Amino acid sequence: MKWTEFFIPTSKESPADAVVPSHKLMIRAGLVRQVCAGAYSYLPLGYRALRKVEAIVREEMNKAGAIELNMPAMHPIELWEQTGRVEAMGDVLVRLGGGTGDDWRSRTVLGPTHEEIITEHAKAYINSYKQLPINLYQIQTKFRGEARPKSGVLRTREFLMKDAYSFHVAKEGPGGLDEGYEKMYNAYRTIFGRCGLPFVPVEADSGPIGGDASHEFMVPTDAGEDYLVESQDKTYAANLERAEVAPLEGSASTGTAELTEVPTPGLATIDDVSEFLNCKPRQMIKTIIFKADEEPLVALVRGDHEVNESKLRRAAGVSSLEQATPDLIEKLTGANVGFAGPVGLECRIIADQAVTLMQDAITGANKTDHHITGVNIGRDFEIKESADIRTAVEGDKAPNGSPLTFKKCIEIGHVFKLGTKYSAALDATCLDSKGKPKPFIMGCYGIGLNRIMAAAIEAFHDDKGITWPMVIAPFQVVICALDTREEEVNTLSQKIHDELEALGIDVLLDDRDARPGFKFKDAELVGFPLRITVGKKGLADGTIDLQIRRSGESEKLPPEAVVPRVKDLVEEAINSERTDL
RNA sequence: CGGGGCGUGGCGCAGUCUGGCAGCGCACCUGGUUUGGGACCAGGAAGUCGCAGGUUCGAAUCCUGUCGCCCCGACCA
Repeated sequence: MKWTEFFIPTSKESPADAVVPSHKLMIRAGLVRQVCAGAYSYLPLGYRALRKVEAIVREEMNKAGAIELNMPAMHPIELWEQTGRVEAMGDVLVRLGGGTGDDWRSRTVLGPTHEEIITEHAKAYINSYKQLPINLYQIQTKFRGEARPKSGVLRTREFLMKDAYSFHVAKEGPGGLDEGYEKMYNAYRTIFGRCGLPFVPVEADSGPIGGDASHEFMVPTDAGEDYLVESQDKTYAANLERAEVAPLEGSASTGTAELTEVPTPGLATIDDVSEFLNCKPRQMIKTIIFKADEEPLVALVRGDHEVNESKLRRAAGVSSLEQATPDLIEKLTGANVGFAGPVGLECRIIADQAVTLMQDAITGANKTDHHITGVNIGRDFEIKESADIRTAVEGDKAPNGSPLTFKKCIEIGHVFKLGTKYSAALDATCLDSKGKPKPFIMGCYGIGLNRIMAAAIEAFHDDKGITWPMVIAPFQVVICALDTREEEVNTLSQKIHDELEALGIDVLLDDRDARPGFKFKDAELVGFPLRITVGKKGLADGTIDLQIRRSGESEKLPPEAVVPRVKDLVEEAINSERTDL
């Protein structure tokens, strides 16, 4: 391919709107163009990279025994009503509008994911356990009504996703969900590893969609929105939403201070009260009231800690959990919001592990505009249930005692053990070996392809531009033909181009009539892993320049040595850049 | 949804406070010179100043409404 016959709109300046590196570089290198909030066109160069990611994903999914199909973006809302997800997804579910009443548009949604559709298909066609296990996948455009798209292609309303769904008749044993999950987990490692990404698999929170196990694949980068929590000894990694912490050191004991009620007029926050009473937030007990499965539930954490709702939900063994309304809080405590405390509260209370070590604490008095000091466990109130229900913070340790570190990261893949949530809701069953109908036991497995591409750029760029991994670079090699008016330069450039192309190497010939510096800057911005420079200056002493983008190393070679050397470097990079081996 | 910012040629911006010819840099077109690290000279094309209404002799500029985009937060199967 010749540059002058291709379409690469590079730009020296990045748009003011772009904040994260991948966004800036994707626009400057002419990979994408924004059409509206959360929707991007992939320009030819960007599309090439995306297609390469797609090819790797497809290849590894096929290798893992998954079978590709394609499902529509348009779904009948009825299926979503049956699984209760119209309400659960809320505004995230994109609905066609413009119709009136019950016309087809208002009964149609654009799929954010395909559990409902695939389960319907399984219900229709899979009648016997003998047809199981099976894993069906697609690579398809998804729509989600994200409230706030951001960071370029990292969070969009329309994106390309590989979604796979596995069906099983049992959890354990050959052909069971556990085995299918393991296969996908390993396929994901291979996929991200082949892409050269510095990925970390972590325990994830399976969230309100249910299911009993889940892992996310994270790539550390400041542009991310999630937090990766890792133990220093690298034996533990989890999403911040999920990360468990070891109990703090120390033993419980009762303090000596008298229980004293103090007026705290209008001071309803931890910060206000601690400042007013001249104490530290960590001396206070934060009392948060929830509505859990329609019952009130009180969570106690230290003033400098945050309640982690997913951990609390698991610890409490409830399925729904939401913050209580002011009405409920006032009814329960008899005080305005901000003055709740555990002393004298008649209700299920779960205390965080760290709270059990506190003494002479300060809490709300369950009386508007009052707090109490000198609160002690055992003497002033009982803790019947305690658990790890707070979000990990700097200084915490992993369950094995190794200190935790925190990194921002983006999620590029997610695997779930779904169980029977969808098959049960849609009454999708097959007959087991005893002839009894059983709901399918399911797993689902997603990869955001656009995010792989963006994550690669986040992970691999420098101040000059992108430094693509070899396997997803839109072109593996660029030939900068300097002095394009020299016949020898042109014929030799073209010859090298043709020979590389014949070897199956993706090569772009920069045949523009431009000055050398201009071409080099563009080549570095776009980030071709290898650059061949053919110019009359080099040819004068019979050499051609070959430069490696990432390392900046360059070598001078006689013309006939260039093609074999490039071939070697391409192969070497494909292997050495892998991160899963 | 709450808070903040911004809409002026393809891109980056000035001009808005204090109403009076719509400007600059990059990119683009023509001609010439130039060619191993984003060249130079000369000429040129390109803008309903987001949109609608209002005030005014006159609006990018003032007023009202509205739409869009970005950032922080909330939310995120």
